[in-house]
Amino acid sequence: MEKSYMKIINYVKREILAGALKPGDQLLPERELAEILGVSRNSVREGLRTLDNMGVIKSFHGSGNYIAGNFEETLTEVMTFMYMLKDMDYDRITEFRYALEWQAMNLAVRQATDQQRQKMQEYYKKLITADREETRVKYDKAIHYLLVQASKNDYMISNYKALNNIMDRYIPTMRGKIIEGMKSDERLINAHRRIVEGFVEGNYLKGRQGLNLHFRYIKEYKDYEEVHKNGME
Amino acid sequence: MEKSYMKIINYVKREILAGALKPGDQLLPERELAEILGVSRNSVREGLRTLDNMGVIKSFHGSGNYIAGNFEETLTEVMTFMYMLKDMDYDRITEFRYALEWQAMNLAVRQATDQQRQKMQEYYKKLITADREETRVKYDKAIHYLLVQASKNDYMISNYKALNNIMDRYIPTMRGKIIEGMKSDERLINAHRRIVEGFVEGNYLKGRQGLNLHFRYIKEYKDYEEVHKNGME
DNA sequence: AGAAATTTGTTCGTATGTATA
DNA sequence: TTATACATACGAACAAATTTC
Repeated sequence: MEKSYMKIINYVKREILAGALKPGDQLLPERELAEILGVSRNSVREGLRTLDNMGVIKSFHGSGNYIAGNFEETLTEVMTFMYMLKDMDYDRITEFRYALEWQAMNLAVRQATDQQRQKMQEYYKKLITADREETRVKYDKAIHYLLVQASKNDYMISNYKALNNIMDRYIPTMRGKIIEGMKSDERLINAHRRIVEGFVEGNYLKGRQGLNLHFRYIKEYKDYEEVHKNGME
Repeated sequence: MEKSYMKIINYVKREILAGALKPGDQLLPERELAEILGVSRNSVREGLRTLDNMGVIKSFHGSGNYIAGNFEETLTEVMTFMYMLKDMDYDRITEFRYALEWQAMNLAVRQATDQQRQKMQEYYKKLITADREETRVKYDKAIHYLLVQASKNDYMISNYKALNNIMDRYIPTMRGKIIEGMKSDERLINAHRRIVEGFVEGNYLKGRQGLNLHFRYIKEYKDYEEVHKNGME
């Protein structure tokens, strides 16, 4: 027997697939849903709460429930629990990020708008002229994020955001440390230059080479740091 | 003001981070949680239902709520709604899959066990000797999935599974069509051969080349099909 | 094997805060 | 401002499944 609170979830799924519900649409009131589906309001609410936390709907006190579609937070939540429960770590996140950025580069060189290419160059200038760690981290993030955004693939974009969110929440100093440790390192600047130039010029080979160098350097640096730290203990 | 059902979610998150809750552990009874957190049992249940649907816990009628950690279903659910609500399509899924397989190849060549390499060769033999569409689809899937599994990155594995699930549920004939349309095409066989050999030999360049060919061919084939279909209308 | 206790599943009734016309 | 519609939240009760003794 289908659990009661699943009825509301399947109902919404059916309505969306049938085209009867689109983003922005308001759902029927909880009481009506309860009547239609033959379950209690509490069961309806349990189902709606799940949909809310999945990002499918947004509930507004006193107003109603509306079809939303912001899944980034949901992915962040899910992956956060994966991070906490499944021995995920910085290396796994970085591997995943590299996969997404690599493919984003392939797609971006063909799809990026002039505005995006221009912005990419701005970010790069600000990165290399920055005189504070915060600023460097900010524009480093901006460059990588813009790259992924230009892929125009919402699956990939949402997942990338989720990975970034986890890093910011649980290992916030890692990025800064690495960037600081390499600020005088010409190699990382060089890697970023290739990423940006590849993106701007539509040269995916150059861009991918930049990414390759970038992720290799931060891995080398992190491994060195870990050995160094272990050696101190 | 924090919504009531969020209290239980944050409570579980805290307990997990503190190490007090691990996979398999049983949560306190709903009534006790309600008392501890100062909310009603209904609110506790709304929060638990969300955690359940996120894959964090599993509820068993008459027994209790237990920390679980199966996030693949959740990711499938979330991405299914993305598929339905955000104009996602086969091409986006394929782009994402390629990203994951590409990185999986990089990691697998170093990490794959002998058993996995052996299995990979078995699957390949069965793929090229298969005489039914079903069988070909089955071993095609097995090869690609084994590759991703060998990455040992649960983020990537769970996401890959989710993408596969969506394809199976909503565009189940697509894979079969492509494979059938190319069964006599030596190029696809050749691509798979390189993927398998690269994986088995630990040669990531060869493996990546195989993936490149593979994804290029299925895109070419699909684009041709679409033009063909449009021409018929 | 069976009965009692425990726990989740589900429902109803009620009160309250919020948004909208 | 008032009235109405709606979500939020609580408490009590019983059903159903499981565990325990």
